[in-house]
Amino acid sequence: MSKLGIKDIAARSGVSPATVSRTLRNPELVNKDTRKKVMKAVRESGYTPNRFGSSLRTQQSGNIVVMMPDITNQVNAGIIRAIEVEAQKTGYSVLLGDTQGQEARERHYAQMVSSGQADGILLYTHRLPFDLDNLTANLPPLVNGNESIEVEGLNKVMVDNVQGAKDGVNHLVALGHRRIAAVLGDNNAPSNRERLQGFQQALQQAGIEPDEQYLVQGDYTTESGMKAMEALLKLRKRPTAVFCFNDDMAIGAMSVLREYGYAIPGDISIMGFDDIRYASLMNPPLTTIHQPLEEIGQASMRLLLAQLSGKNSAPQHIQLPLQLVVRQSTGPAPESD
Amino acid sequence: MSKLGIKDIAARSGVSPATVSRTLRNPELVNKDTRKKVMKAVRESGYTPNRFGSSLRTQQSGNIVVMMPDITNQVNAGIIRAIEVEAQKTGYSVLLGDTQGQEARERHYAQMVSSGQADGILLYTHRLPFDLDNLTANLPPLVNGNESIEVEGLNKVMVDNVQGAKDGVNHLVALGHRRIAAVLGDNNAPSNRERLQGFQQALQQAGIEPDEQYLVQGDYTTESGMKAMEALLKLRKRPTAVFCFNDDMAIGAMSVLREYGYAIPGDISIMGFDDIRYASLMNPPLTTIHQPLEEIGQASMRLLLAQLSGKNSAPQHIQLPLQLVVRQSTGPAPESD
DNA sequence: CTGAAAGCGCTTACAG
DNA sequence: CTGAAAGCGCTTACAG
Repeated sequence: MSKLGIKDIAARSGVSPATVSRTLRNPELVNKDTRKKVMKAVRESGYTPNRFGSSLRTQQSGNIVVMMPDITNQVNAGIIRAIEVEAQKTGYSVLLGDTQGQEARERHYAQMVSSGQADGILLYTHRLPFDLDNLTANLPPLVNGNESIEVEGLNKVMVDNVQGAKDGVNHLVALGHRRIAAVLGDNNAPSNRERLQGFQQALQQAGIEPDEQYLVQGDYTTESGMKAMEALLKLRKRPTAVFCFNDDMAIGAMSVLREYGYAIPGDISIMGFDDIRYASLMNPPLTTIHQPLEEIGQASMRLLLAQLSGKNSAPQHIQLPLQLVVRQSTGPAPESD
Repeated sequence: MSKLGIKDIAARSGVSPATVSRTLRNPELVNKDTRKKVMKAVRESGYTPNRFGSSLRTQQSGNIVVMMPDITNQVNAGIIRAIEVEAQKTGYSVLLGDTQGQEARERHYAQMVSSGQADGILLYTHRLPFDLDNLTANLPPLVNGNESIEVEGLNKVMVDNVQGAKDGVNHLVALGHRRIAAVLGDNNAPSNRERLQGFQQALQQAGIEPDEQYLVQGDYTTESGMKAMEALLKLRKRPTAVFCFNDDMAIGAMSVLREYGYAIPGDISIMGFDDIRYASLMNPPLTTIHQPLEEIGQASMRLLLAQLSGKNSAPQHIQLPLQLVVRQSTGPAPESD
């Protein structure tokens, strides 16, 4: 049998193609008996409307594209899974845009909207994938998530990184730590700057003098966490606590401490950020800041859906709370020195 | 400006739409000068061909759909990332089909091919998402990866689970272990059955009597690994080594051992399967069987591409090797008993 | 409530 | 090498 078309269903049920189309898309416009006849033919034949035809006509693809720097990252994976659930509920499909931090890839995926392959973009990278020219005027339907881009008029779903970092520091301070180091994430990431800001504010509020040597640059990878920890161990006055700006770096740092025979938290407390799935399974379980991945994905998708359905309200900015999760990788500051 | 179409470019460059189309798709059919004129107009105007038009005409979407039970799983995430890289090279885009093990979702994503939304399927679930009727006759372009489905004529990309499990057991036997337990994965997963098969074969070859109490059912989740480990600890004759059929369960098992104060590998050796990104960062680093995720993704996509380009050869079955990675979670069997 | 007709934006077989 | 024309499969404004 050749591919079934709307005309075949029309013939089978003795109505016009127009009526078949209406039955499928706007059943309330069709007489109940007619509807039944058509639905019967559809069911019996196993007809599925061809997407190309309807897309060409309606100029809607029913797809959205999710742009993320790395899908194998647990945070991103958790978010995209929530997006997919929400998308499916409303009949949308999700195109995967793993950008690997490459601008060419970002542009490639952004193109999908102009070519009609996607109706909107969920953007979790830290820059817009368009030429900046007269862009702000006619942005495609887009929601910026996690990494806040400094452009007017963007819909955003963010997380309170400043407060999250403060909560982390306050926890360490309450445990008696004064020599608190930070392992920073990717320098280009707004999330990193926000976490640093919260970190510094909390230290100041605790009356702790900022100390440059306790700020080590990382890039959110486990490897960078390992390197940073090694650098910190070489310091004459070692920190008693290390706040890594994500869990991957914290896990890297912990593996270095284990290798050198330091006790966690006996000698050094370690704190992460994200609460990835493996954080609670570390040895010791990692104290960290929990990210509401499901809520981020869900809120992003809903905001995009609102735009796609033409609600042209002012850009929204949703900010979700983070939560400190205390486990065993942090403890009282050692009394020694 | 309204949306740019092929007619606009035709007008701008003084040729027919047909020639614009040829220039973009089959430039070798077009005179060099004409080509230049057209490309200039395309460049200056920023024209991107509308996908709906070409798709309707060619009956190709340029998308493929990847069906996986859980995208947040490190193994799946690694595979889909490799798929995406390979797809992009050839101009294909990847639709995400996170099935969550639900048959309704599997069918939904399978539908994409009949509706034209996708040209082919990469299937990493353990069953076909179609009615079995007269199906085998006209299967859509499809590659079955990782979880081998028992249906004639499927293209497959698999991993040698039997040999992988054997290598694992042999390593433990070489360390002097005789009481070797297994924590099994999802009962429905062919991968689990294959690993069990290799496990049992290797025990037999080592002359070790099979012991039912050392076979504990899990389901590939960390939680199931924890439960299984607790059950094993209650045994009168505890095993000296536990082979978990994936890393997640091994990580769960390790966290239970830590909680109860057992030394790894001093008291009990733990072995995983997969070599996820965090395996080497565990405390102690996990001995496991490495999966070539990139190769799996790449081979799958290439096989699908071959089908899509009409090479109608006999179904191929690619089997990739696994590799034992010895780290510190396994050691000599304790001499005590 | 239903049908006939136009048209969405391309591509390609055909003719020249 | 190029153009005119048909047509891919739908949807919807219009008319009845």
